Formats: sequence, structure tokens, C-alpha cells
Amino acid sequence: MARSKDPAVRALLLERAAHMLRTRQPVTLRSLVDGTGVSTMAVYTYFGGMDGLWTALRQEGFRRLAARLDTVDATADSVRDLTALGAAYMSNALADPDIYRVMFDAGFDLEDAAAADATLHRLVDAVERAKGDGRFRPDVDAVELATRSWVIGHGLASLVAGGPLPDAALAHGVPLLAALFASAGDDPVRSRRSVEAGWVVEVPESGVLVG
Amino acid sequence: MARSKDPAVRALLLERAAHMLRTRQPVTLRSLVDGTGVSTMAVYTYFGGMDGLWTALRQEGFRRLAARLDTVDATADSVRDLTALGAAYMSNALADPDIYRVMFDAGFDLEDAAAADATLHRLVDAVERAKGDGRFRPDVDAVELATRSWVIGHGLASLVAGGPLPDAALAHGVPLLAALFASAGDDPVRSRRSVEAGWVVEVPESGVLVG
DNA sequence: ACGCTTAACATAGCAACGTTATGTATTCTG
DNA sequence: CAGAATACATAACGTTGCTATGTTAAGCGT
Repeated sequence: MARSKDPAVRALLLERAAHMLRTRQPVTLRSLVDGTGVSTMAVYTYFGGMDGLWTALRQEGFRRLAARLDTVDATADSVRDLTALGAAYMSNALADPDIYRVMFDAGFDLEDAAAADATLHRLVDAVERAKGDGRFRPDVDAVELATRSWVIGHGLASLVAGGPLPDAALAHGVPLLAALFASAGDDPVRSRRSVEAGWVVEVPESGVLVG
Repeated sequence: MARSKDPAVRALLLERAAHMLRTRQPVTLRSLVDGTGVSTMAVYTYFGGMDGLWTALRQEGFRRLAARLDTVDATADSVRDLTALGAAYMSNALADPDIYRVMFDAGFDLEDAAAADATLHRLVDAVERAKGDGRFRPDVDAVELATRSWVIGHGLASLVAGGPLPDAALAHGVPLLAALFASAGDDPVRSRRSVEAGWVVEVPESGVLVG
């Protein structure tokens, strides 16, 4: 056959692209490879072009999101845990606003949909656990409730991360989720307490915002 | 002085850019002016460059949004009206997904913030009218409740318009808004009825989706 | 063990992009 | 009615993503 691709080069380019995105430098084919020792062709052998790089970057974003969601561990309060997943989602979006924007930008293909589905599934699991605990009505559809939580989380993340709303608007997450969970059958007072306990969002360069 | 700018040319370029965006043609400087008889310089005299064109396009988007929100007229049911504003917001986003995306994309400057604020203000007014009708608790902050409605609307619009969720997901708007309004003091059953009455979203090429 | 095949990579060039410099025409002003 | 300033066309410049071409090196069959 021939030479085999070096996975380290791929990782290097991906890392560098993410870093350039974070530091607000325009990510162009030439600026990406400048100083790395590799030529522009590397982007084509590893990603098939710039479009492929963006796709890979989206998947890297979902990978990081998944990693952050994994740091949320289950407690006795399943509604708190569900909220904590939402807070972790938010922390991830704020940690890298540009990557988050790229994740949901124009070229949302089937691969990305699968990745998005995987992260949504974690929410579904959390909802089902809460149902098992009797927090939600038995007739509540776990996928639907998870999707609605996602709508709230994405709306908030999208408007705060580089959007028109300030960081302080993250506080809206608590009443929004509490209202949603109460509508699914959870006791309003108890729900509020659980959500306040779980809503801990890390805001870069401004510490931690607690609900 | 000298020749005066022709407002018709500005409107023509803006209209054409919006049309190219809707028909998924890439909007480039040259493709924009091709066939219009004007030269590439027109974009610079009228908008100061492509960035200026995007800013103008964002404002055009907010203008259209405002126009659509104006078609919602007040009825005796103020919560229905508030929901109808949300539905109109959604219809606008789905009618021109690409313009909607541009509106909330990267270059969100102060002008855009003002435009966004103006549209948010209509929601605030509607919330205050509902408070006057005794539908919401007196201690409810109108701006906050309006912002939370916006978070739901934007999250849904963003995930449906070109995003991972299908058009059918628009139906989530009803339970989400109903839950939010109920948490603000509105009677749950009555709220549900009002929201179902107001949630009428126009989906292009697939008719009208009623809650 | 050796040569052929094939993939990885560098170099160079292409069309198209946004922008700017330059020149011309037009229209308001003094 | 002349002067000046602005609208606009034309053309060029640097940079973009991409591709064609050439070279090098790794893996397999004999």
C-alpha cells in the first residue's frame, strides 16, 4: 500500500482550529497550517477540504459536550440531576461559544444529527429515571420532555453565547425548567428546590453562576 | 454637492440579497450585482462593504419581523394574544430561515441589539396587558416573563429552522408556553386553552400548524 | 529481499472572493 | 455658470479554497 495517515496531525489541526476559533482568529486554510510544518494539502488528506474540517470540528464539539455531560453524576434527586445536565450543557456552550455556534450552524448533516441525538439521549435517560422516581406523571413522554428541556437550554445558550442577552440572563434557566417540570407533574415547590440545586453554570472569567 | 444616492438601488440590492438567501444561492459581491446593471462599487456606496450589507440585511429581517408581529391584533384573551405573538415570531423565522439565521449570527452589533429590543418590547406590552387582565400575578416582572417567552421561541425557531428538529416539533411551543404562563400565575386549564388558540404557525409549503 | 503500487505530502497555479485605487461623469452649490 | 464633491465604472491587488502536478516513502506480492 502506502504511507498511513498520522492521527497526531489530524488532532493537531483540530486542536489548532479550535484554539483559533476561541481566540477569534479567522480560520482559513493557510492560516491554519502556517507554523505547523504541514502543508495545505494535509487538510485535504485528513478532512477532504475545509467543509470536512468544519464537520470534524462540529463532531469535536459534540465530543466535548458529551465529556462534560459525563461529569454529571447521579444523586438521589433525579430532577436535580436532569437540571445539572442542562447546566452542564450551558457551561459547555459558554466555554467555547464559537464552537457551539459552529455546531448548530448551516451545514447540519446526518452525522451531526446522530451526535446531537446521542447527547439528547442522555437527557431522555435522566427523564426516565425521574419518572421511575415518581417525579413525573406516568403518561409523560420522556423524549418529548427531554426535547422541551433542550429547547430551553439551546434557546438560552444561543441568546447568551455571543448573542444579545447578558450572562446574567442564565438565571432564567431556573424558572423556565421549574415551570416545565411542574407541568410534567413534579411538585412545584420540590421542583424549584431541585432545579435550584442542579443549576450550576460555569461562566468563563466570571466564576460560577448558581441558581 | 454632488449626485444623491438613489434609494431604489439600495432597496433593490437588499431585496435581491434576501431573495438569493431564500433560494440558497451564495450571496457574493459579484453575484449580487450581476444582472442589476450596477457595479460592485454600489455595494460600497450604499452599505460600505459586505459587512454593511449583512448588517442592513439583519435590520431588514427585524423590519419584516416587526411587520409580521403587527398583524397580530388584540382580542379579549390577552394570553392568547401573547401566544399569537410567539407564533408570528415562529412563522417569520420559518418563512425565511436564512435571514433568521443571519439575524442572530456572529456580527450582532449595537444597532441589531436595538432592533431586537424593539421586538422584545412588543412582548413586554402583551405581558403587561395580561397582567392588567389579572391573568398573571402582580409580582410578575413583565420584562422577565417576556424574555423567557423569547428564549422558548428562539430555541424552538433555531432548532427547527434549518436545525435538527423537524417542523412537527413546533407543537412543543404549546406545552412550553402553557407551562411558563401557568408558572406566572395563570390558571393552568385556562392557560392551555389560550395558548392553543393563539399558537397558529404558518409553515411554508406545508400549510398551517395549529396547536 | 526487492521492486511495484499506492497513498501521503509539497509546490505551484487557478478561479473567485472582498476590497481599494483610479478615472469619469453628474449634480448640487456658491 | 463655474467649481467642487459625490456617485459610479473599470481595473487591479491580496487572499481565499481548491486542484493539478510532481516527488517521496511505506506496504505487499513474488
